[in-house]
Amino acid sequence: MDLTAQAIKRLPYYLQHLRFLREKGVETISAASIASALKLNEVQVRKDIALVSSCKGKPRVGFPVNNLISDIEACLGYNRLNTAILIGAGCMGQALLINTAFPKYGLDIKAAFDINSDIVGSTICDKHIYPLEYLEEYCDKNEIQIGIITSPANTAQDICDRLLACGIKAIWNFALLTLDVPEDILVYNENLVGTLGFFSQYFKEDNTNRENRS
Amino acid sequence: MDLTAQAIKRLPYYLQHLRFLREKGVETISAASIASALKLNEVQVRKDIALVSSCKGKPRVGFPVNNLISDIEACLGYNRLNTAILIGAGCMGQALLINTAFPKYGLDIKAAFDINSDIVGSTICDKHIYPLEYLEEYCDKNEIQIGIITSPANTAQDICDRLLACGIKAIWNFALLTLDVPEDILVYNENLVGTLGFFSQYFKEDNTNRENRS
DNA sequence: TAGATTGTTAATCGATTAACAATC
DNA sequence: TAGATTGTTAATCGATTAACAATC
Repeated sequence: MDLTAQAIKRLPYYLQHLRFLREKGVETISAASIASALKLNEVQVRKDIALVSSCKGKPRVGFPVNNLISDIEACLGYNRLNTAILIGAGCMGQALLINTAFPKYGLDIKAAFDINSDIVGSTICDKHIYPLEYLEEYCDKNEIQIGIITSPANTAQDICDRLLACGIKAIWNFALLTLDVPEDILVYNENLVGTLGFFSQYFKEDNTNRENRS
Repeated sequence: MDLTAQAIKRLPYYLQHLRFLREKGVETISAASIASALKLNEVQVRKDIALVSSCKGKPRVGFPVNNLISDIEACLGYNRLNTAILIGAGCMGQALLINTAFPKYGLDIKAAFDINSDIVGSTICDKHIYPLEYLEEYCDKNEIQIGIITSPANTAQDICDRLLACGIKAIWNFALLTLDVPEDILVYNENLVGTLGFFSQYFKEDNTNRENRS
C-alpha cells in the first residue's frame, strides 16, 4: 500500500463524483471517464483506484460504482469517527467548531479550550469551551485522538507539548510554525491563508502565466 | 521568476518566523538557521529567498531580516487587498465570513450570497448576505476580483459560470468538484476535509509508517 | 587570512504520464 | 472475434537535495 499524500487528497473528489454517478443510476464506470470529469490523467486514476479498491476493474466494463464508493469511504475513514479537541477558539477555531459537516468526514470535535474568559464557558454548536487549565483533566477523562491547534503561533509549541503529554498522537496544526514533535507523532500543517498568495500573484500587474492550481 | 505552488505555501511560514526574529531584535539571519527552525532543506530556503528577495545575502552574515519581511509581504500581497464575494453561506461559508484575519493576508470578503431565506438579509461579521438573484447586479456595481464558492458541489458549476459571466477572473473553490473554466481563469481548489483522510489512515489498526505531513 | 555562508550547477528522488501487453 | 479498457512497466518531468566554487 502506497497511498501518497497527493492521492489521499484526490480521493474526496473521486468520492463526490462517484456518488453523483450513483444518483444518476450509473452502475459501472471507466477510469477514463472519471479522469475526464476530474481533469486528471487516466493512468493516475487507475493507480489511485488500485490502491484503495477491493475489486479489480473489468476490461470493456470498468469498475462497479458502488464498490468504489464504499472502498473510498472505508479508506478515508468516513464510516468511523476520530475524536478531537480544539485549542484556541478564535476566529479560525470557531470556523472549525461551526462546521457541522466534519462528522460526515470522520472527525468528531468534542470540545474546545481557550484562555479568553469572554468565551470560556460558552458553547459553539454544542461544543463547550473550557479554560485551558482544564486540558489535562479533560484528556484524562476522555479518549481523544487528535489535537487541533488554532491558537496564535507563539503559544502553539507549548500547547502541542501539553497535548502530547496528554497522550494525543496526532496534531492538526493551523498555526504558522513548524512544531517540534517526536517522529511517531503525526502533524498535519494546514495553511489556509497560504492559498491567498496565489491570488495575489495572479492579480499582480502583468499576470501572464495564468493557470489552474490545486 | 519561478515561484512554484509549493514555494508560495512555504512563504507564510518564513514570514511568521522572521517576524518572530525581528521581535527578538535579530537583524540578520542565515538560510541555515531558517531551515533548521522550519525543518526545511537549507538550499531550498536559499532558493525560495532568491525568488522573492530584493537584496542578496552576504556570506558570513546572511540576510537582513527586515528586508526579507517586507519582500515576502509584498510578494504575498499582504500590503494590498483583493476583493471577493462568497457564494453559499452554509457552515463552510460562515467559517470564512467570521475569519477576521483575512484582510491581514490580502483578502477582503465584501459580501455573501445564498438561496436560504432564513439567512438572506442577515449579516455575519459585518458581511451582508444577499439573495443569489442579486449576484449579477451586485457585481455590476462593485469591483470584485475573486469568487469564493462554498456551495454544495451540485450547484458549484452553475455558480462558477455566473461568476465568470460577471467578469470575475479567480475562483477559490471549496466544493469537491473540478470546475470547468477557460484557461485564463485561476481556480484554486481547497480541500479541507481531504486532510482528515490522513488522520483516518494514521489511526487505522496497524499504523506502522507514522510521519509528519504537510 | 580563514571560514562561514552564499548562489549555482549537477544529482537524486518521487510523482506523473506514456507505452503496451493482457483480457473480458 | 474485435476492441475497449484494464494493469504494469518504462520514460518523463519537476521538485528537492547534494556538491562545490565564489565571496565577504
